[in-house]
Amino acid sequence: MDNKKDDFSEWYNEIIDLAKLSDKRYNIKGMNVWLPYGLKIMHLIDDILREYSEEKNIQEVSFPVLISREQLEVEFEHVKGFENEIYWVTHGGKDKLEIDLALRPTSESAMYTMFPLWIRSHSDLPFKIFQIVSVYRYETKHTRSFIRVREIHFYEAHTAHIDYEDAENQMEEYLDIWKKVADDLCMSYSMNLRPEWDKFPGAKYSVAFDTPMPGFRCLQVGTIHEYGDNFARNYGIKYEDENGNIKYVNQTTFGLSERLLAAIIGIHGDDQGLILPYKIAPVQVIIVPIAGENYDNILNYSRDVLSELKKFGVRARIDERDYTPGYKFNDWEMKGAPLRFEIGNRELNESTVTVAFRTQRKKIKIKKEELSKIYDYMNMVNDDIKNKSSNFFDDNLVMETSYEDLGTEKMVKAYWCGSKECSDKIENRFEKAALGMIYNNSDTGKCIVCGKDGRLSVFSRTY
RNA sequence: GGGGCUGUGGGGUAGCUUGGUAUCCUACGGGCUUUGGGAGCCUGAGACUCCGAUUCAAAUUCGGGCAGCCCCA
Repeated sequence: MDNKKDDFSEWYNEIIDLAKLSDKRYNIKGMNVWLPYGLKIMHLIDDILREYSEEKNIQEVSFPVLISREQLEVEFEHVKGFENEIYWVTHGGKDKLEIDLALRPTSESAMYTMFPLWIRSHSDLPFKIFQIVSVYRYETKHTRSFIRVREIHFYEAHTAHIDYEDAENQMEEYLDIWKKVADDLCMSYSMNLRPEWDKFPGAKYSVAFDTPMPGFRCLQVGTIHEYGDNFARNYGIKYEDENGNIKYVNQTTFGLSERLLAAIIGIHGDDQGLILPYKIAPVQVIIVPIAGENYDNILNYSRDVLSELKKFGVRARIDERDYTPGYKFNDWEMKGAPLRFEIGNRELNESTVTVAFRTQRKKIKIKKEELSKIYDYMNMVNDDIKNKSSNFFDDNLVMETSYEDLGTEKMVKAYWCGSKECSDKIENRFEKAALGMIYNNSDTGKCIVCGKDGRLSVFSRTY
């Protein structure tokens, strides 16, 4: 396998292939096949999103993939943000359709034609739903597995509220959810208030979760948007308040995608392959039996250990394939299994198992009774992953105070006045885009370009 | 948005300049032997991106499509 640090792009493509996450040989640009192992990881991520969404009373729905042209092209800035990347369905069989149908690039216009039917009075609010579906964008740029695709595995939450203040509360609730998701995935990130020219089309403001990747580019892994009543006014989403007045709702959205998987691959992986936080590891403990004279006994003992683990709800499996132990060790390290149990004659005779940690070189031997501590071991691996990714984040997102130092290949934090002029200068000179001012950070300083009052901001190349 | 490079068994490649016989590694099927960090031997199957042009003859030359990769905006 390629060395990760030397050529991240090569390494990234290769690990996706070797770990059997996705097959990119499908013959349509930007549309790849999800393979069982990769899909399982993604579904485990989805499960986390479902759990935390439903905890906050955001309920799962599923909308049609098609949106009529008139629905989509409600005249305001939202549609202009997408007009160049819509796939259009123009025929049914051999007949030309009277009204063209779009494959959703996102679901605002699909959902918000239904919202007025569902939302009538203040007692219907807040209204909170999400869906996990495919959305479609005709990307003309270079596509990359999980990072830029034309069929996107998309989580989108949509909410409606009685007023702007309640919508703002929802934005805070999204941050609670995101914080827990990022913790489960052992990710570090920066929350950035996107500049006016880079916010979601139709939004009042957008906050993005950006994370530095190897290769000195930031990856936007998620976004939350405050719509105010912008969409409500265009889609006629109104309710009757307690005093009998008709008012527009205020709305928010929260979007995530398989870019979460891309980030996990990129940030946590090493030269041996993937490293998965245990909550999203399809196999949390791989048991490798070491064949010897009493192989049947070794297998039986392995099965005892397996059923013990299953009692604790652990996703474990015995690798009984006809390969040598060394091959299996390397194979499961490549697939990112957090823990490996080695069981041979020695362990059989002592009623122990040898535990190898994906994040450490050492192995330890534990007694079978100690299997009850399995989550401690998995959390040890998670802690290692968190430490490593946190260090990576700090090392690669660095504070700069002088203009020339923006030339570093790393991603930088610097004070910025917020003007397009200053960000254009930085982008033209150093190829770094303004990702925005750091959200919920009130530090002030002089703009690194013009010297006017500024706020702490992030600049980086992007994917 | 602009420019460059590349498409050969499942994956990675040699062959292309100078047109004629497609190389090796790996993975895969079968068999034997093995198994505490990517085992060995025997054997089998498997490929020139697509369309068009030139030619007696195209993996090789030319044009286009599709796909992939890289750089710049």
